[in-house]
Amino acid sequence: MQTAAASIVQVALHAPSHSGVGDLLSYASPGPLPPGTLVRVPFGAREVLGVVWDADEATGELPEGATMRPIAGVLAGVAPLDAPWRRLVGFAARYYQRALGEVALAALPPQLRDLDPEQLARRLRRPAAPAGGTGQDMPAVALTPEQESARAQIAAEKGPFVLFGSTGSGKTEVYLRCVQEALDADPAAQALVMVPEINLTPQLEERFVRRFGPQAVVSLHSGMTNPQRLKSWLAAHSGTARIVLGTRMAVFASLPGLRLVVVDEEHDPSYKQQEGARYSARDLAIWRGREQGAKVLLGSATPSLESWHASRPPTAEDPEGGRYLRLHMPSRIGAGQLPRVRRVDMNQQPRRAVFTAPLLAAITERVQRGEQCMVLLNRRGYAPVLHCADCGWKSNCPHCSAHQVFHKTDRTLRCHHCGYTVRVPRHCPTCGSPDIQSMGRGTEQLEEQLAGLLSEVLRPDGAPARIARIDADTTKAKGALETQLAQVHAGEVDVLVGTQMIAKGHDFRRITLVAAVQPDGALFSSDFRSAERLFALLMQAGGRAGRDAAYMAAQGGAPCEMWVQTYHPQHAVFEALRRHDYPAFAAQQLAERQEAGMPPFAYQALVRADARTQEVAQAFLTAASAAAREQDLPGLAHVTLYPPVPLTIQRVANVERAQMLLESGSRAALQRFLAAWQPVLHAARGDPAHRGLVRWLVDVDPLAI
DNA sequence: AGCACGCCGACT
DNA sequence: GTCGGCGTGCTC
Repeated sequence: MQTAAASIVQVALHAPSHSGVGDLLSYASPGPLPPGTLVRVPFGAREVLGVVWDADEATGELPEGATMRPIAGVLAGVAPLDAPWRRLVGFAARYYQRALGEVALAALPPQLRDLDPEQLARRLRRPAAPAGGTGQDMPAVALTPEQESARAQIAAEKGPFVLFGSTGSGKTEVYLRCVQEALDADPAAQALVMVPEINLTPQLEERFVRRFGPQAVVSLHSGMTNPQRLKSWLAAHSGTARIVLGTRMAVFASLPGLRLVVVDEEHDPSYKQQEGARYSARDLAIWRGREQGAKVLLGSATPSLESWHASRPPTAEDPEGGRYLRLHMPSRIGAGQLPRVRRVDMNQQPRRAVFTAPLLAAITERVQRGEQCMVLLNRRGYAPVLHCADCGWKSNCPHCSAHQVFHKTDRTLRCHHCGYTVRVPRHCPTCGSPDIQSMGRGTEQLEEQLAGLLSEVLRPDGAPARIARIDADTTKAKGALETQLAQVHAGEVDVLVGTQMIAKGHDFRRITLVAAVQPDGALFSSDFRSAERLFALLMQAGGRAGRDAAYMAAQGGAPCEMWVQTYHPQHAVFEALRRHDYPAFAAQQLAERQEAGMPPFAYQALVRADARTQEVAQAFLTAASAAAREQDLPGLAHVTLYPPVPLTIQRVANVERAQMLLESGSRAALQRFLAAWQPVLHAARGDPAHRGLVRWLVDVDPLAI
């Protein structure tokens, strides 16, 4: 028997904005339900998870013909999501131009969607770990004067803070101390600490657990199983967990007691989600902190130019300064010196040299002394392309406008964009010539060449030099990265070859030489942020060297080195790198950006269209911008719409891709325009002229254009 | 997004 | 004759 509906509730559920369904749907409920309540509701033929939303945001009446159905049930035992969480989700959906329900449901642990109320109740009945219990409470180490000064300012000021600390300056200890103080101040307080990559969570977790005990700390990242994620999420939501460690997704964790957010390596591009709602976890952290009254601490040795600019100190011409407070920690702890930077001018070297003679000599010497070296090349595989010496055939991917990469280890040609894989041909597929050659080099080839070049080189113990490679290919298997890292730590490896994966965060104590063999590619790429990224990567990589001052001293104090092989040794990036002078580099880059009217002095959005043909993709974008001009949409006067262009990799998996850049000096104007434009884009999609359009998407504050 | 309904090729 | 391909269309 149906009871008469006593209440109507507005529910957010997972339906993307282009599905024609409004942001909130109305359901009948036997009684009123507070906003934030998790409910199961019938939706078409199925039953889905939804979140009761604030009624004042209701989109209005039901469209005629639609009948209101009753909710199927309430997820009892899970407290309603609080208002700050709902505001965060609402803001993210609006700002990044996505449906509210899509963002809300993506922010919840997946298992919450799959479990029915009984299963969930059973899960909740499992006794939760006792609250608080700061476990073994490792005594906090004494702070250096720099760390102490940072700590004191964070305690005294409102923030947000940019903790500008060189690699090895002890930023993590400052994080630990700030978390400690936040938690001590209030028994319900919680802290969120984010890192860019899953790989970096275990070592961070270990440190936090040692300090705060295992009950206080949970992790939240996509590498966890669904049950683990649910458990961590519930612990954070209920307040049992005082500290949440995680990757960008953790910014959406329900943290009712949030008092502090730490974003470590805040410049890292991984904080920007690259699919679905393309949010920046760093930017959302700032927003969330302000809304929820939590302090926000952004840490980096090479802050993003956005954060650097936002934290500029007041000057005579600029008495306001930035909105953030910048804190400096320039010294490396333990007096470990920053590496000396050696540039090898490739113009003076024999052509085609991969390892130039001076670099090879330096590596040899280090290995003979029992030290470790790290060689960086941002390209997986053996060679980026094969080609036929007779007819000019190249290993193009049949589905993408990209080359298939030669992987020698398993004798395959693999497209890194669509995954299409074939066996390496013995003869040219076009002319039959056996004379197939590889062009360029990847990490596999470096590993092989080094093995040859160092075959006569012996370690102090008389054993031959050992070379290892770490990249996405060698670490695919679960636990493979940990195993490989352990081998490096144990000193079983003398030279480590790898992609940028090895440059990030890992503490290799005995590495005394880091080499970037071919970094020039990033210098002249069309992306205006490439110099910034290269600088950050090289600084970070250089920071791997010589972290263990005691060990270094025992070795007789040979200075650590960072080697760069380049055809442009005078380039500003390398000049600044040589002096370890991030502020100078940032000042020069910011001057260029301001001159050119680029971020952080302007705000951008990209609209991308994917279609069967490039013409359709571009026509869709052209039509949408024409419609925007015709209708003179709000904000348009302050927004520049650039013409559509093909993406750098124009075709992927047989889909043609085009994009259009939008730029404005006013973030608000850009936002207003995008919001008004959304329905126009929807409408343009239905136009028969755009048959063949696969999808379109908006990327607000894109990282690469 | 799911999931239904709906109309055309190679198999028990 | 059916199983199944994925093209449109709907979901309070």
